[in-house]
Parts: sequence; structure tokens; C-alpha cells
Amino acid sequence: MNKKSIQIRQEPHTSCDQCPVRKMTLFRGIPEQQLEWTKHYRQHQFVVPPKTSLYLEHTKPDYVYTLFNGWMAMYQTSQTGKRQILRFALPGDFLGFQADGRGGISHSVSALTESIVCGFPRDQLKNMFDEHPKLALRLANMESRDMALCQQHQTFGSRKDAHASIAFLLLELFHRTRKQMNKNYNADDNSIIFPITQEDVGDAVGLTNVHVNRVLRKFTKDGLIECHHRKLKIIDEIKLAEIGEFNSDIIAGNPLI
Amino acid sequence: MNKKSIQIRQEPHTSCDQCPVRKMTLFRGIPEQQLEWTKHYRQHQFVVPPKTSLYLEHTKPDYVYTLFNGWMAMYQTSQTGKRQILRFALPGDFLGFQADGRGGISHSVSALTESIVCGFPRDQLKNMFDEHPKLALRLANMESRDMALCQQHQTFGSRKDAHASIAFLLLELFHRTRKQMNKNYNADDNSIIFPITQEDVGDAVGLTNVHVNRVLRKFTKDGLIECHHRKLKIIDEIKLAEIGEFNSDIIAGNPLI
DNA sequence: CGACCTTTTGATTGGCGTCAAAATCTGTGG
DNA sequence: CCACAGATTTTGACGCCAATCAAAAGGTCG
Repeated sequence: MNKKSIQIRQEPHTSCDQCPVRKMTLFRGIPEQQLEWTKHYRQHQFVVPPKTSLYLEHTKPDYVYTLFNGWMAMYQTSQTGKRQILRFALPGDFLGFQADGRGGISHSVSALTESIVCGFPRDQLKNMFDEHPKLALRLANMESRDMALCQQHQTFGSRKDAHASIAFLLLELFHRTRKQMNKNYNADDNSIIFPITQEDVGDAVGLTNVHVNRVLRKFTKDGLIECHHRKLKIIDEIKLAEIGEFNSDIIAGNPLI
Repeated sequence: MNKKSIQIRQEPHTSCDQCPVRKMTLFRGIPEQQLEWTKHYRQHQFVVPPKTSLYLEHTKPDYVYTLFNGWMAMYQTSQTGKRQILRFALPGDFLGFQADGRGGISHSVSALTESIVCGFPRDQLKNMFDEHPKLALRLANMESRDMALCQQHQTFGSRKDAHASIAFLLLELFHRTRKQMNKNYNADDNSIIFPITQEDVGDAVGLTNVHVNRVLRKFTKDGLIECHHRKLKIIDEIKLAEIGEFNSDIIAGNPLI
């Protein structure tokens, strides 16, 4: 499973804009001076090679993380060995916080592409909440919003139509990527870098890679998308949204992206 | 949709054990004296007739609730009109808290049987967190645990086998009910009161009522369960757990039941 | 260049949806 | 207490979507 191991990044960014704490959604919008005390909490950045796990379900990770770069997958493994991807983590996402349930955290996270994460020590997180209780309410809200998205996936994932599921997922990932406003979105041809395999897509929507392929081929033939060489180009977004019952408000309303 | 309306209960319990606040998971284990201040927050109990909504998605409910009695369903409605039940709410469950996302709360709740809920004013909840910040972290943990269960549903719901999905759901509801230790569980014949329809089951696992029926009939024929007249009797739990890949730790680890 | 991963395509099978109708249960009013 | 209407359960026939098995073609990396 874990062919490679996580490494401490050789050249961590230390400038103010690149400060890990500033990028964490938890602290967004909080005045700089009130975050002074977080400085000594800043930790390493880690490089996570593809197919490497950041943490595994049923463990208790030592850190919580913010994803800086790359695509990761939050997933659970069923007893039959099937991998259900719960959510694709994109740059900016917050990973690894979860209540200390007896069985540890309930999902695993591993890298789909080479990724860079920033770690924040979990035990210091607890001290932090004691000292700054308002952050806890913010965290409750974040958890709550995340759950809303999870419920959305449950609802939209239960549609029995492969075309709808896949159209929805493509648009979700397209909008989340575009919102980042970085090099992963190319405005010239309305495309994004799409580094995951058709099997990853299948594990997210509950279909086999074979059937995912058939649907993607049909979307291509019908002139809705182009999908080659780790690039996804959205040609007819309106029709795709119709097929997938997709409403971009879902993305806009989610501050965790 | 809403044939009847919610009514204020005529004879609210006011004894200490029945105090609404004491029953809320949020306050569990907190010394009585520290809850003195909550007394003036106690509000009405409401009677919710079957098929009546407690609140609807995209609204912002005025109260948060604790379910005292009855079965309710948390659900979302897709654009095609299909109802996806996210979770059955059983006595003791906490309902209605969610971050103030722009679109309001993301799910609806309505009664499957006549239910009694205790309301706690939402706006006072905010004051409460300001005054007693430790409650916020507890809430974050509750939300987080709830999300873990939601993810479980997503994973186990994606199994492509109707038998597994239904076996899992039956055992989940059986264990959650039994854990309440009230009259809804009958230890003599290992049965629970099971007041929901086969269509409700179908909306929860993403199957039609027709197919749910076929599976239940097969389980009965194979001597795994008996299911008549709003009663569910578990005969061969081991085999059922095998079929449903069910692990009761999931229930035990969830303090929201 | 060769091993491995990913994509693509075809043939076959089975599970579950859909439609339809009968049987049973539940609740309401006379 | 009975009668009746509506809801729920049960059963059968049929069709389609997606899984499965298999194999070839293209891509990628050492």
C-alpha cells in the first residue's frame, strides 16, 4: 500500500503570506495580531508522494493538516476491500480533525498526486481551544458545513443514474478547482488539470472504472467535455449541469474549498 | 405535505429528570449546578403529528430540538423529487443545529410517527456559547461524530447489494433502539417496535419499496428476522451482521443515540 | 525498449426498477 | 361494532442499466 513515505519538505515557505496558519480556514478572517500566539505552533511542511497515506482510519493522527498542493482522497475501506472515496481534498482543504472517538478517525487520506501539506500538532490544538474558546465555535461551524456537503454527496450519490453521478462530480471538481484561481485552471479553453484516474472517479461515485469510461466516452461523443492526458475541458456546461442536477451554489456556499 | 401542524404539548414535564436541558447530549455529564443558568432557557415541548415537518431545508429553524419520543427522518429532496433519508432520528437525538450557511439548513426533518420534541431557542444558543465557551468544543465534537456516521452511511450505502444495505440498516436501528433501554425494546423475544414503512426503508437505502419487500420476505423465509405489525424481531443476528457487514462498534462509539 | 498502469471496446449476465394488480392492514365515521 | 376508503404489503412479468469477464491498445516511467 504505502510504497513511499512522507518526507519533510526541504525548503519550507516562511514568508508571511505562506505561513501555514494563515491558510487554515480555521483562522480565516481573524486579525493578524490575534494570531501572534500561533506562530510557535507552525510546523513543518510535508511532501506526500502519490499513493502514500497521510493517515489511516482507526488511527489518531498526530497532526491536523492543511493541503497546500496536490489532490488527495478521503476514503473508507469496506470489509470487502472496496474503497469508497468520501471526498477529494483540493488545495486549501483542512484535514485530520475529528472527535476522539474510541476507534480513532473514521477515514483515511492518501495522495492521488504528489502533495504538500502543512502540519499543525493535534495536542497543541487542544491547548489552543482552551486559550481561545471562540475558535471552537468556528470549528463546530466548519464541521457542520462539512457535514452538509457529506449529506449532499449522500443524496446526490444515491441517484441511480451513472450519467448524473459522473456529470455532478465533474462539475463539482471543475468549480472547486476554478475557484482556487491558480494555474490548475486555464481560462483560455475552460479546462482544468485533472490528475485522477477513471478508477478514482469510480470509487467516488460507486461505479466500476469500465462503466466510468463508457460514460466519459459518451459525454465526449456528445460534445459535452474533452478529457485527455490529465486535462478536463468543459464544453457544454449547461447541458452537463442539467444531466447532473448540478447547482454551483453548493460550491459557492462552502467555505472549505 | 404538512397536513397537520405542530402543537404545544398540554402537559409538559417539569420534574428534574424530565428537564429538557438534562436530556440534551450537549449537556450530558455536566454538573447540575453549572446548568443552573439554563433553566430560563427551557422551552415548550411540542407534539409533532405523523407526516408533519419539524423544519424544512433551506430555512433557518428558530429552535434546536431534542427528540423525546417517536421516530423522525432527516432527509433531503433531490430535484427529481426523490426523498433521500439521511438518518432516522430516535429519542435522545439532537436536531436542528447547523452552521448558518447562506442557504439555511441543508436537510428537512419530519415525523414518521407522532413525536414529542423539546425546543431550545436558537438565538439563545449563541448567547450560551459566548458565556460558556467550553460547550462549543463539545458541540464541535458532536458534529464531528455525526459526520463520521454520515460518512459510514455514504460508504455502506454505496454497496451495490440490496441485501447488505437492508441488513445493515435493520441492525443499526435495532441496536440504537435497544440502547435506549425503554419499552421500545422487548428482551423476551429480541424485538423492537419498528414503526416505519418499507418505503421509508427504501428511501434510506436508495431502493424501491417493492425491492425492499422482496428482500425482507427473503430474510424472513431464511429465518433471519420476523417483521410484522410494526414489530421487528431479530432471530439470527450473526448471519444478518455477516450479510450487512455490520459492526456494532459503530453504534457503541456514537454518543448521540 | 520493456514492464506496468490506464484507457478503451465487446459480449454476457444479473440485479433492481417499473408497471400492474391483488391482498392485507389501519383508521375514520356512522 | 361494522363498513368503507386509503395506505401499506405482497407477488408476478418484463426490461434495462451496470457489473463482470476478457482482451487489446495506448501511455508512462525506469
